[in-house]
Formats: sequence, C-alpha cells, structure tokens
Amino acid sequence: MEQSRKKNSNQVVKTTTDARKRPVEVWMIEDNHAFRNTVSRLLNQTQEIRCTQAFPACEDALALLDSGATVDVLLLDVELSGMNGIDGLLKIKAISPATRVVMLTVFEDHERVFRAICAGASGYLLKASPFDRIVESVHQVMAGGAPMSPRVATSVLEMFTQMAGPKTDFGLTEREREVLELMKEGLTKKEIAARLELSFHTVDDYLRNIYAKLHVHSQAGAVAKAMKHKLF
Amino acid sequence: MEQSRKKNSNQVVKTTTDARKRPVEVWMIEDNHAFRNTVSRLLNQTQEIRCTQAFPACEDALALLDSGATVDVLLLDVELSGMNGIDGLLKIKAISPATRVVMLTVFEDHERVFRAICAGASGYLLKASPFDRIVESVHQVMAGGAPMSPRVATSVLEMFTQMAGPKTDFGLTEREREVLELMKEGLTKKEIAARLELSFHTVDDYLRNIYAKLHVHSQAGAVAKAMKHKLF
DNA sequence: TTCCCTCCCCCGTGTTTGCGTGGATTCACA
DNA sequence: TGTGAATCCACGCAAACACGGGGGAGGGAA
Repeated sequence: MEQSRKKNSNQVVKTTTDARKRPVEVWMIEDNHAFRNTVSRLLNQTQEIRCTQAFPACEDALALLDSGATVDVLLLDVELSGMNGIDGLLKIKAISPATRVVMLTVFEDHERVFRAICAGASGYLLKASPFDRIVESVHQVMAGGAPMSPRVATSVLEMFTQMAGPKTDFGLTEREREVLELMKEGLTKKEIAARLELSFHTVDDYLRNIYAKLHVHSQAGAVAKAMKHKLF
Repeated sequence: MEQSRKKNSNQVVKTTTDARKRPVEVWMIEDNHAFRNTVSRLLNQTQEIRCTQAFPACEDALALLDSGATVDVLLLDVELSGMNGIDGLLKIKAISPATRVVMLTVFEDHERVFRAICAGASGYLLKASPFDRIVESVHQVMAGGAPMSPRVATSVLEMFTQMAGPKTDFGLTEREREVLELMKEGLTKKEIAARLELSFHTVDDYLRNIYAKLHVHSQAGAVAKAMKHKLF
C-alpha cells in the first residue's frame, strides 16, 4: 500500500555518478538460507543490480573487504549468529565507509534501530517488507535516499522528540537561567556580574538559588545537571 | 513581507460528519494559493480523506483549534509569512498533541528539518514530491508511519551519525577522564581525591592538564565543554 | 492591610580553587 | 641512552568560592 512509486519519479532516480554505467554491486549478509537465496535471486533479476556475494555471516564479508574488495550496497541482517549486525556494521564502515549499508531485521526495536543508525546505517527495513521494497531500497540508497520501513521511520522521529523533549526547567527564573548560561561559558561570578551589569553579590545570590533548585553545591555540578536535563 | 497578514481563511468543504467509518479529516496551512487549492482538491477526490480547511496562515488554524476544533492530520508549510511553520507546529502540538502534522517545504534544510522533528512533526515532505505522494502521506501518518522525502530521511539519519559520531576526546588520558567524570557529579577536588584514593595534589594536577587540553580555566567550563562535545 | 514571592543588593568568614613551582617513578619508543 | 608521556606527590598564595547573616522594592493573593 505504500510503494506505488514509479521508477521515473524524478526525485528517486537522481543517480550518482558511479551508478550511471556499471550496475550496482550488492552483497548480502543473512543467516537464513532461504531468505538469502530468494532476495539475492530477485536482486539479480533486475538489470541494474548485481548481487555478487551472499554470506551467512559478517566475518566472511569482512575478510573479503579486508582483502581490498569493494561493494556499493550491503544488505545486512541484524540478528546474526556470530558477530551481530550492529557490530558488523561498525567494522564494515570502518573498512569501507563508502559502502551503503541497509539493515534488515525481523523486530523493530528502538534500541537497535538507534544503534544501527548511529553506526552509520543508510537504511533500515523490516524483513516483513515486500521483496520488491527490498530491491527498491537498493536503488534508493544509491540515489541518496534512506529506505526505512514506516514503523522504523516513526521510531526514528520519536527518538528525536524524546531526545529534545523533556525539558525540566527546575522552576528557574529568567535571570537565574541567564546566569547559568554564562556560567556554562566558564565565566567567574565577577565576570557574570559585569556581563549582566549586576553587583557581584547579586550574582552570588542567584547562584545560591540555582544551587538550591538544582540540589547542587558548585558551579560544576550546576552546569552538569543543567546540561544533562538540557535546559539550554 | 514578514508581518502584516490578512485573515482570509477560506473554507473548502464544510462537513461536520460523524459517520461510522469516518474519513480522515485534514487541514492545510499553505500560503501559496495555487498549491493550497490544488492539493486540497486532490485530497478531497479520494474517498477516505476530507480536507475541511485550507488556511493561508498558522494564526487562522490556531484560532480554530483554540475554539475546540480537532483534526486528524495537518499539512503545514514550513516557509510561511507571519508565524513560520516550525513555531506554528510547536503551538499546534501544544493545543492538540494528537494531531499528526506533516511538514511541507521547498528546501531541504538540515537545521529546519531538525527543529521540526524535535517539535513533533510526523512527516516531512518536499513540495517537489508528486502530488499523489502527498496524498499518500496522509494515509501513512494515520497508519503510524512517518512519510519523509528520501533526502529528508537521509538528512535525519545523518543527524544521528553526526550526533553520535564526532567524539573529540581532546587527547584526555584515562585518568583525566575519570577525574572529569567525578567533577561532573559536582564533587570537590578533595572528594575526588578520596574517591580515587589519590592525593589532593594529584587530582589538582589532573585538573590542570584537563584545563590545558580543553582550553578552559574552571571546573564549570570544563564540564560544559566536555558535555558539549559529549565525551561522556 | 498583611503575607509572600521574586528580584535586587550587601558583609564577613572560612574553604576551595587555580596556578606557579618543585619533585618522583614507570614504561614505551627511538 | 635519552626523551617523552602518563602517573603520582608536595608547598604556597592570591583569587574565587559557598554560605551564614543582613537589607529593600514591587507585585499579586488573601
């Protein structure tokens, strides 16, 4: 229901330079034999894609990459026996940063999605996706896109909102926040006073209030707590 | 051109229906007259979607929401005169958190994508997307998905890698990092010394090294810099 | 009106910090 | 064999700090 995308849709097929002539080379790492064979066969049925390797484990692919081989796109199972997909991804990107890696998974699990993306995944698909969605994803990453299953995409956006969301303000006054801000720059009380055109004693007074509200007893503690609860 | 806007909210369809399988209700906020009309017409051509309002400015929609109206999905232009789309989004979500908001934009600009997502956008499409992609996005958000243009999706993933990536460690040693860690808890040098079973003077010495490496002159500055560059 | 809260200012005192200076050992690398 | 690093320890002093007091002025609530 979500892939009524035409091949000629102008923004999808914005091909990058090296994908123009030569077909896209794809590897696959997937421990399920059946799934591996099905997908690699489907990939090879298209004109522009060559699936040249299909490994059951990360270690195999890493060995090949180590020996100097390169590849455009790598489809990587997350739940692998032996080295798991996330650690594998890390190593793969370390050896071959240009390789675009699309993760394949059965579960849509916040934590792993997060780790995979931080590790440099270019896409994240559920194995439940239709096969042609998987094939299409290869084209998408080559076109600079980031194929994600709808749930995954939502997950990712949620991470942002969560990450930027909980702004406990500790009941700080505007003035107190200002002082905290300058404290964060590493200024001394005297300097803060000068900057805000206040008496040293007043700034000192604000610091006491901040300490009381944040339950800390030093500038370092205040700054740490403030940044941890991202009220900046 | 930034301010002074007339309130001419033009209602497109007026349906106060509460049918059994009620259609998705959509509003639109978009200052380009032609684009607004085209999209809202297209939306209304589908069976399951009713575009009941199409405003040229955020303020109009906010007024309606304030008066108690609700809506399932809101298509929101980012580049609006008057209140911009991001600020509008913030206010909309404040009044009606359940409303799914899909941002529409001409530019794909990292900063704004980031802000929109943090503010709770459920999707982010380029206006260059085919019209049916926009219509489809309404269904997608209702199904719990997160419609994003390929470039935007890539942008989002890049934010993660960037965010988790650049771990400038400033050449701190293991010991120095330990001290910094405890400093972050708000401990004094004396307390840190006790905790690490070191002499006060040694801790003092480490602090000096940390200050030198981070180019700061106080605990507050060190903690702030360390957290800003997230070496924790 | 009184009560309370926020914002602003001040003094004194003892503690902690930042930094200049001096040392020591170990361990890797050249 | 030395040169550098990281780890450790120590003294002294001026400056900055936390925190105990003491005010006053304005504004909203009871």
